[in-house]
Amino acid sequence: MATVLSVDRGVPCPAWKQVLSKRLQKRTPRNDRPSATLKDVAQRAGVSTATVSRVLNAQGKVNRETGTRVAEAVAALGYVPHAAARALASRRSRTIGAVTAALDNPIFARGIQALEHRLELSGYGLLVASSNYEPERELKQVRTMVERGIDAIMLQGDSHLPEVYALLQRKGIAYINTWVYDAAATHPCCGFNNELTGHNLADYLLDLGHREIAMVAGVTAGNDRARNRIKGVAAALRARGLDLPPARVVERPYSLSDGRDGLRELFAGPGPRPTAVIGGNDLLAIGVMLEAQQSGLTVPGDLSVAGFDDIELAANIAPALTTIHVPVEEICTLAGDYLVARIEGRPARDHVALEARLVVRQSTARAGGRA
Amino acid sequence: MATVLSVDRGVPCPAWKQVLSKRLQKRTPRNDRPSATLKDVAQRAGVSTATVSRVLNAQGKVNRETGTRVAEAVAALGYVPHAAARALASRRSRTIGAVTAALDNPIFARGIQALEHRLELSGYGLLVASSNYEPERELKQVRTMVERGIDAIMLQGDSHLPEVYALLQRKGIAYINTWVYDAAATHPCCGFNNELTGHNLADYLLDLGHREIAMVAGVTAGNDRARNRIKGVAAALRARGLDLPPARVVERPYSLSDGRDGLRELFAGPGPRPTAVIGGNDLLAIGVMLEAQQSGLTVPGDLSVAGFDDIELAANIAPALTTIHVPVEEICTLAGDYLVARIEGRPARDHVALEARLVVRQSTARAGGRA
DNA sequence: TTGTAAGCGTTATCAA
DNA sequence: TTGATAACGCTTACAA
Repeated sequence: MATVLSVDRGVPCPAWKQVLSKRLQKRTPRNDRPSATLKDVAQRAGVSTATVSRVLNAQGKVNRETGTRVAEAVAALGYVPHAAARALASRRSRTIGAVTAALDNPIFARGIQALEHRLELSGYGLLVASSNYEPERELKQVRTMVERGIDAIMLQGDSHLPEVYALLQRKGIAYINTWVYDAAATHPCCGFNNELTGHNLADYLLDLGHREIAMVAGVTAGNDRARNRIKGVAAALRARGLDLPPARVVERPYSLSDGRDGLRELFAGPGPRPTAVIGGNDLLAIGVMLEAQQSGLTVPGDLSVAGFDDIELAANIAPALTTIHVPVEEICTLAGDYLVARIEGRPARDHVALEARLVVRQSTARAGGRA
Repeated sequence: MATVLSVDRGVPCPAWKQVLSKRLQKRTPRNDRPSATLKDVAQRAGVSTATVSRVLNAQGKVNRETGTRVAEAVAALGYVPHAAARALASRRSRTIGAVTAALDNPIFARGIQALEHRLELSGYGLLVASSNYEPERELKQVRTMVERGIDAIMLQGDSHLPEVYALLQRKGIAYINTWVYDAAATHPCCGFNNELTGHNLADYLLDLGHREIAMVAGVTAGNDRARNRIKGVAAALRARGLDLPPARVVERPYSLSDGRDGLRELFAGPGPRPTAVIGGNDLLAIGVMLEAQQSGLTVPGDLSVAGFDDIELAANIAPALTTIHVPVEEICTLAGDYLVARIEGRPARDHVALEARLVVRQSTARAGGRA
């Protein structure tokens, strides 16, 4: 085993420990050498543990010279604070949770990464879990995180099981819903209005003259964002006297092959073929585009395609995808700001609106025209 | 503030707490109602805390009836164990760390997700951080995680700062290097042989008659996988009497636009244009492909392109990308198995080899032929 | 500015 | 099968 190590202690074993042979014997099996504790540091620096703690937590109120001595002892012993002990005593774990629907969607991964960077700055760790859009699973994960003592948590969307909100509130744990914005929401949120965004995208296609518009949407069960995007698109059509019949909306999980599959199903449906298809996110939209192209259609000549998110691929694929640019990094960084502020007792705005604007590229064109 | 809550306790305040007014006053500011503790549960069930602990940890050795009474008390109080206290007493946090180079590369995100699922099964939480391929940053993150009391950690690659290994070993924390396999490695690992894989991919192109082979590789600084893939490609060329001159290897971070950019630089280089380009991963390869296509070349007619990883896009884009299929989910799940086994004192193989095989698709063709 | 000591909520040893 | 009770390593009044 590569982790077997020598038991060189570097410092003499404190006398008070030498008599406690029993205690030493029951030490954790794989951890031969007990790590230095605050007490060891205090002893070596010739001060009390309280003083060491003060130095370590930069509470001021310490003599510069004392501080130096403590710092030296810390370095000499290779002292590493014990987070669990610290959490127990301070009732604060310096850990924040994030439950995301999926990690393998690059847009979410970028968000988590942004959050992690934000938290790193303030010295917080990030505990993650992915719920796969299953509310029950999300609840279980939130529960586990609460048990783990997270100080705050970032959630996606706002349709969580009531138990999630109840638990968080009962425990006094700060939380924030991301990817959604609703000025009237009862819960803190940071994001944009998905319905409005869907509306805008549909309006743009309508303005291009499209009348046969269809969607390969995300699976709406347990996913308010997917639901609201559809709602917005439907509203835009309705405002122009058009309809978005069920056969024009197929739901699929979020992946390229689901997008391809979705287009096939749309094309197999009744009535005239759609001239424009909106993907519930960029992955679906690009899947739609690839399927169309590979079955001999041109985009946007024969079919206009648009998505949501603006992942890197959207701008790079040919034709470049018209989509809604979602500022994930901002959303998650601001969510981090909010949570840290709440934990540290500072005031924070609990409804933050960001803009998700339309980015017109080459995958959409006037209806009827071939490009 | 949405988190203000009622202070209904559900159970009468135990007598021993009523005198401790001071203590109650200094409770955490945002957490009005102190959560039920083991002691509360014990009191309510009319047993000792030790017994409750035994029931909760399913250690057997408890009367069925006692167990039921405890379970009832737990439910009635909505008791949630306090992880920090548990960790302090048991010297085990039930949390595992993972530091990944980047989360926004879907292949890594899939790995983290697989690891998380594996750990969820065994009741472990996952703490993540992304190092952006910076060794110093990785060290800092490992340190932070160690302070947070992780029981084990998953790393990527095997070229870590010596301090990383030293710290982990000193603390007796189990770790494993993933994405790499070397039977002779001094550290536990789970993955495949990156050099061999590069060699195989180059061999395949050579067999197709390509002689002008170039690479848009990952940035090799702090990235042993990138280095070894290049090494393998160079070795394969050398074995056929060919050379891989510096001008034929450009290094780029891992993204689509870096791939595009890399191809431009290769084409600007001296000597004959390459007829085949290997991307350091699929993102780079697809970037190369998109750039080639958008500048009027056909793939694979004018240029063969191949990558590493086999992300979902590789199979779906046109032409579908020839690549090395990397079994990330398996790698990370097995890494999880290993870490959990080590933590729980069970034996585990600490060098696990997986196969990363070539998947031939449509982006590669014989040299000289137009498809 | 520093020290003393009482917790924090568990686990685990030992005795009953 | 259970109960007392001593850790676990740190923070934080309060006192000096």
